[in-house]
Amino acid sequence: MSSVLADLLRGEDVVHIARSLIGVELISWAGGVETAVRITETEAYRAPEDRASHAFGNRRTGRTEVMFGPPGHAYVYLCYGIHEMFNVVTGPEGQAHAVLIRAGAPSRGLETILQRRNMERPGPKLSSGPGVLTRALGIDRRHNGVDLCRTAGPLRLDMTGPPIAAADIVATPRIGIHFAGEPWISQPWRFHLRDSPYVSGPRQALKKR
DNA sequence: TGTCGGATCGTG
DNA sequence: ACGATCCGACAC
Repeated sequence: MSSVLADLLRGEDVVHIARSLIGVELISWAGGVETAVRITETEAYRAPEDRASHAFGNRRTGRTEVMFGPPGHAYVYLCYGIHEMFNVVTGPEGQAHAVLIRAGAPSRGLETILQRRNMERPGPKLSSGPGVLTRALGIDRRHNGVDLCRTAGPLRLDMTGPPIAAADIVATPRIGIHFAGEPWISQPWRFHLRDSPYVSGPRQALKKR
């Protein structure tokens, strides 16, 4: 069974895939409720040479195992003891490449998303980031390894929506990887939708007017 | 068995 | 700027 999505995740370079996943819908049935976001922010992690990747040097452990498996599956891990982080494993199989999904704009199940984010208060405080995203969609380590191309699965990627213009995607260095050193700190492997309020961290052009 | 530090987040 | 909070990785 072939699809545009599966072909993309299998055949393209992980940095290209990270850019291409902007605008793709991530749909979750975690907890029996449908929630979804349109992805607004991603980061590419390119093992084995990328020091910021958990699979740096092709280190193969229990945690990183799914990254060495077939593309199109979820890599979910716990960060700082608190936050679940959701990644899309990309191909080719055996190359432990992955794309971290950092943020998205709610597209389905908004009420549930707001509840899960504890945003029922009327105040502003529109927080975002990879940990908040997984909490909003009910994603945790139980989803590690699930096939994201299966239409019946608990997590699913859907790229049938309207495409994003290349000019609306901004590339910047990745966030929170100071430990990796150069040149990895400076690689422009983070991508986000220009001007979207659903983006964490610094924008490239901090409005100069 | 023990230590160490992290692909974060929200408050101060 | 900082503390919460816990697991994976590695040293011993």
